[in-house]
Amino acid sequence: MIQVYNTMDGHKVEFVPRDAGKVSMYVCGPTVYNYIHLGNARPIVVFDTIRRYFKYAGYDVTYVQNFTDVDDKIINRAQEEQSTASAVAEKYIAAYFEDVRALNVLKADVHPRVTEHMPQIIALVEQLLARGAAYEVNGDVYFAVENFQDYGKLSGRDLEDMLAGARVRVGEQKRNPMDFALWKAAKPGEPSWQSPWGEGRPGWHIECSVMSKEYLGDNFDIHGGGADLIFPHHENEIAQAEAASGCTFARYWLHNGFITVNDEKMSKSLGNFFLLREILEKFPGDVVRFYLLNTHYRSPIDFDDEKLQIAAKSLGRIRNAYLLLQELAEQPEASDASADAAMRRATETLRCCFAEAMDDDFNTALAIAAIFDYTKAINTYARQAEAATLADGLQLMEALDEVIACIKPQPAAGIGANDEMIGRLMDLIIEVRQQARQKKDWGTADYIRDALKDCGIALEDGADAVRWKLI
RNA sequence: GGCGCCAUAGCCAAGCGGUAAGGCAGAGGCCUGCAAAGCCUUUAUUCUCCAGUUCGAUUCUGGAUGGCGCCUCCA
Repeated sequence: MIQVYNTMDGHKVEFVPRDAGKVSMYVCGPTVYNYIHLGNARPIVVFDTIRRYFKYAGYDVTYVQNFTDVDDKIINRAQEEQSTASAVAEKYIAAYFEDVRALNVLKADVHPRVTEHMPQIIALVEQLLARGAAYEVNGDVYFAVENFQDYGKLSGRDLEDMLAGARVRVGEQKRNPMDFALWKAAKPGEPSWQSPWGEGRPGWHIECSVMSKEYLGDNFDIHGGGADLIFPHHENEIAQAEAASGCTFARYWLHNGFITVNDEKMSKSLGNFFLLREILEKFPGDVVRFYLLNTHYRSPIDFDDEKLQIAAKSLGRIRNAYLLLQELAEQPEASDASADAAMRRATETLRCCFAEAMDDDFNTALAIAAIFDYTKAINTYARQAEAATLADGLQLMEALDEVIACIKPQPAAGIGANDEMIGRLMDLIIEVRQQARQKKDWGTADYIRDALKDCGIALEDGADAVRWKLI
């Protein structure tokens, strides 16, 4: 049984999908007016991992993540870059895929864009008008929050409280200060679309209500995003969708915590953000992914370089064990009944603990701890385990890495094609060095090892064999 | 002002009613030509503080203190 923390309930609940065996997920994607920063990367990695775990658990997953490609910020950016809104959007969508690929994030089944769903958006606005849930003023259309009884149910606030302390700019046209735009009349020079209310463009929230329904239907399973989207974005999505359909919009609302810098939220307005691509210049993507998954998705994570260095080192420990397991699975060394049994037990323990941890609201930190326990078992017992046991273990590790997606080393750029050649050269170098070692010519042996290290290759003189790996 | 979250070893971080996982760093040992990797031992009588409930609380309740977030675009 999978339990998820549902923001709507404020506690963990059993996850029961709308359709048995299937999971429908919608995750709010970026507004594409800039490169993404680390804070933006967290939900992408977190929900990618959740999606992957559902697959691991045997569900058939449909995963949708949108791009907001029409928005004030994009329009402003287009002016700054002396470009057009759609060119800006294209540019940053391409950059998004580049950045996120480094983090081993799978593509969504659908990446819908706002600009490609205008007819559906207009239809929903018309429906809301027809139902009296919205009203039109001079080409703008607003959602009337007072007419929606459940307004505030996700964020746990009521209209009166919000109005009391609201820093709401006085919207001359709005009947209630909390009303929000479904459709905005076009200003000169802005991208716009023809509608029953004249030229204009959609408000921010309407797109997600429309596109989730388009690809997942009403009452889909999981809606995810950063905790800062709870209000007003998700609250407003619910209001629009439910006022129109009359049924529950999303069944479970999952929200990730923030990345902080010196305990303050990383955000554009504070200027304390780090672009993902800057970080990726210093650390590999799998290390960044591992760092993000080492903390439960709802807790805050404080960012600094040292934490990534620690993550790199920790991940290295897991990876070493994985590589050893892989090597032994191909070529078992010896067999000892009790070691083999211990190894077998460790594999089953990992299988259980991993699932148990992930079933409990995707506790990746605990799941990773189980993998650390397993690395110890590999290092201790794998050399005396039988081929079948090792194959089982390796198969499990690979299956788990389909979920956390950071253990298997990324093929180093440029090496892949010449794997065999490099392997032969390394055999040669190691052979020469071994000859030096036999003659106790430590100077030459150490020189070769140091020189290789400078090339990014580490040598380890094991009792049985010399191993090399890229660092 | 309203709503909410968090406080666990030097650092990071799980656990959330039954007597403190895991990682990093540190100390000692084994292995090694030296390294590296790895293994073993060790590092919180205690979970911010004060009350309460309980046979028993880090875990539940109330309060205090400290930190953070949302209420405006934000992942």
